Amino acid sequence: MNTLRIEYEYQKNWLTKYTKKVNGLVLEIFDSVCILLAKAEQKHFQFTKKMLDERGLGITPGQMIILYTLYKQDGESITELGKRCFLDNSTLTGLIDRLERLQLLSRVAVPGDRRAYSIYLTDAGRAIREQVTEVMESVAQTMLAGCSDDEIAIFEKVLRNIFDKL
Amino acid sequence: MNTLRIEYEYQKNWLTKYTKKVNGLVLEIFDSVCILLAKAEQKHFQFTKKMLDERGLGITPGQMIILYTLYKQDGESITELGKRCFLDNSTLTGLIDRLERLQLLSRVAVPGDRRAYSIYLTDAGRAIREQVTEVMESVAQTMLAGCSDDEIAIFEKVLRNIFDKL
DNA sequence: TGCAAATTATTTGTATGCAAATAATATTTG
DNA sequence: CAAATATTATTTGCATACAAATAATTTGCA
Repeated sequence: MNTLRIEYEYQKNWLTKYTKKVNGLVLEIFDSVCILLAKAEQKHFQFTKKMLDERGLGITPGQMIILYTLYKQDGESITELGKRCFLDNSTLTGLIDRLERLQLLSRVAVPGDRRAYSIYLTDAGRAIREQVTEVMESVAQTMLAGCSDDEIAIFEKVLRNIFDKL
Repeated sequence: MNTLRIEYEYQKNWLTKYTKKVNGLVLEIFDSVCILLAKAEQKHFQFTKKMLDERGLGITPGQMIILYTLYKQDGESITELGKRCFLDNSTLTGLIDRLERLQLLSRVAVPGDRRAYSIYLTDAGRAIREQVTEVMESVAQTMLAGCSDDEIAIFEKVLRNIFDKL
């Protein structure tokens, strides 16, 4: 008896609705929506890193988000920037260090407050805007290929709900 | 003219369907579904960490996933475990170190292959199974509160699609 | 059999992320 | 005005993650 039997069992509880079973045993961890969310984002992060690399942009996914936030509005303090991209100051220090080293942004002293800096995009930072957004567009298209507009709308709604509820 | 005007504009492109505008400017970065996914997971991770902490389980979200994977099946090699929880060996080394230090699992030498270890849950590791799954259930319920069964089913389907496509 | 290639796990280096502690500067309050 | 408090950014420590390099061992092939 060395058969491989694969079933999908309907779940009534908090587990994802259809659970994969191999020879009667659930081995796959995606029966938890928590793990499914974490692993989808893990793949998404790695894929974005690869795309940025292939495009030769020389930036990482985290740096991309900072740039995207600055494209909406730059010249704010590190704390204000952190509020818009939902990152702690201690995380931003390193990210801004690396982006400054790449000469994509610069810390500018704030007149009247010697503790603070304003973060401004440089010309080089502004110059890669189209390429950065193109990568994000491309990643979104790839990962959502095969999903209908309605499904995508619901997906976004649930993500937004998760962000707001937690 | 110092009014605060907030609108939501319908988008036809790759951006999320409804985009928040403040005085005509899009400042919010959630008009990108990529960022929305990343930030929802970021919140999810932090919330899970907090829950595990409050429950006094003494483990982290990453360790929780390893335990969940082992509850499905233990006694496998590190490489095999990594395939089921989608983690690199180099990531697992540290996670397993910490879980072994907590005496929740143990590395057992494999007879016939002196390179490999089998990873087994300890009694203590098995003892917290209910509490670990309860935390995951609780996180899922909190983050999906207010979503219908249909919406959740679609959400899971899209996450699965993302994982498979990337 | 003996050497090349593959496998297994670890180490090192880099990039997120947060918490807590720190240092410098501003603000508030008595 | 001076001391207490708050704010701003950084540093340090810890926890994920992967890539690339390493070490030990096993497998495959000639």
